[in-house]
Amino acid sequence: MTRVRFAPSPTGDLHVGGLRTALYNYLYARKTGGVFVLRIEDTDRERHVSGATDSLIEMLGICGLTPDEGPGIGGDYGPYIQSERLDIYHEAAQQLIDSGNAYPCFCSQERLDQVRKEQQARGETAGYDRKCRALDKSEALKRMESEPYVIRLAVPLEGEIKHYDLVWGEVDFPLADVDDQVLMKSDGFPTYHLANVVDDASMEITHVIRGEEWLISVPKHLLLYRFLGIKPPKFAHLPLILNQDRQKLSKREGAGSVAGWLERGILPQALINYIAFLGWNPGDDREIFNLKELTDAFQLKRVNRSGSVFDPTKLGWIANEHFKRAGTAEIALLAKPFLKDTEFGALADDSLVQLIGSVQKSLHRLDELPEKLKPFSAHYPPPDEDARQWLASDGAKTVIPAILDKWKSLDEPDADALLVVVNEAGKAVGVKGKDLWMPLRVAMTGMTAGPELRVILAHLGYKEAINRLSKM
RNA sequence: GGCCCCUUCGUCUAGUGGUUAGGACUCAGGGUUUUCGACCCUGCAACAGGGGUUCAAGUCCCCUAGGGGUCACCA
Repeated sequence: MTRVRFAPSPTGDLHVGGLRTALYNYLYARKTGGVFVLRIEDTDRERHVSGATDSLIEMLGICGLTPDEGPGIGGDYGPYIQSERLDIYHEAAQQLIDSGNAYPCFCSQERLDQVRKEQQARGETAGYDRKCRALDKSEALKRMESEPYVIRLAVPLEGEIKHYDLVWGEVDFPLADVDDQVLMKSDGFPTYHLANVVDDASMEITHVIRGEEWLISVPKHLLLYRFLGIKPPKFAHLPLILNQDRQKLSKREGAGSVAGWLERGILPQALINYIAFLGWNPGDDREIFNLKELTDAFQLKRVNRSGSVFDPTKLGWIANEHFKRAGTAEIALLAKPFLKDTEFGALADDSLVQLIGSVQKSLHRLDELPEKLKPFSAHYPPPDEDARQWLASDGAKTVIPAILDKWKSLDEPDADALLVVVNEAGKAVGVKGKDLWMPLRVAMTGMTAGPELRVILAHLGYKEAINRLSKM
């Protein structure tokens, strides 16, 4: 049984990189018939943002990546929030001290800073100078009762750690380069490294799928597994998602915020689809996938090693493809919040569906709707430059009266009937194509672009159509 | 700077020794259309550079360059 986990820290909103990590974990779990666990890594009390956990869970849910186990969900391996598991980490830390693989360190922050500064001045790799590692053990144990301390990993001074990564292949790390990592902070909370290893072990995680920024800490983690006498899981590190400047995409950047995209009305399945392709591809030419299809196609071995730039334009294209495939009624439902403060907010459902149907195939985001629906406005807008030119043309001056004349002769016609006589009017005055239809479009909407006239006329109604044409 | 990693069109990528280096987005041109989308067609555009190995290299090796990650009592 494969068990994977997504282990974010609740320091803010879910970002795009995190969502992709969650997605690959989810896909791998579903693909292998395994379990997808959510674990909250809230060991940093300073950066903790209240409410972040709930919003993380909500975002995952919206995107369809609902965990099988996790906080508020349940499971046999809980609790799934690290701050509720402190005892377990202390026990592990004690075990490491007992076996001589970890030691207390009493160095002050000031001394650490000083050491680091000197090392950097000398051009050396910055790292702890292991002063407290030389302390007599019984003396150190005694000092722990009265002094503040951290617990550090006693990294072997030589040798190397061999690592086979599911994505990166063979990567080996000389132990001489590995720092005596802090495992327990002076506030009694574990650092990521300890908590992560202990939890992955106790939650029986079989595959750790996480961002490339963790690759460099693999030797520390592997050492921890060894010292704790636990068989390590398999690791797969994912290439970074980059911004346009090719730097690690951060959540502070607009494009990096999952909530930001959702708020702008990108369909969650579209975001998921796009993000799946950042660092992975199915090996054929298909590009539009839903979650189920991604699950079927996903393979860890097709994940890349190089970082990929997040391209909002391509996301837009994928989003549009999803809108074209979605049901109009479904889109109309999702559109309501985006139309709430517009004149379209009060529209009856079937009318709204009709309107949205006319712009659906050009939609990228729901927040484009107020603009795209403008041609349907009950208020005739001031015509723009192009529109005025059409109205002022000689063609318009003959075409519009001719159409008006025909329209007036009709008795409560529907949109199709109105359209039929437009053609007749055109024939009568010898005008067709764009010269015939554009003056009419401008007269109806004040704009030179928009959805098809049939829907616009249907929405306006006979009276208003006549009214607008008369004013030209 | 040390260590680790990466490098095919502007972007996402296919490619596992023999290809006219393929696809997608973007962009440009054309077609279609009752305008704009959408749709269809065409086009522009890449193996970072240099050495090897080989009959043959985008594919293997080395070097250089560029880029990134990491060097916290943050994750």
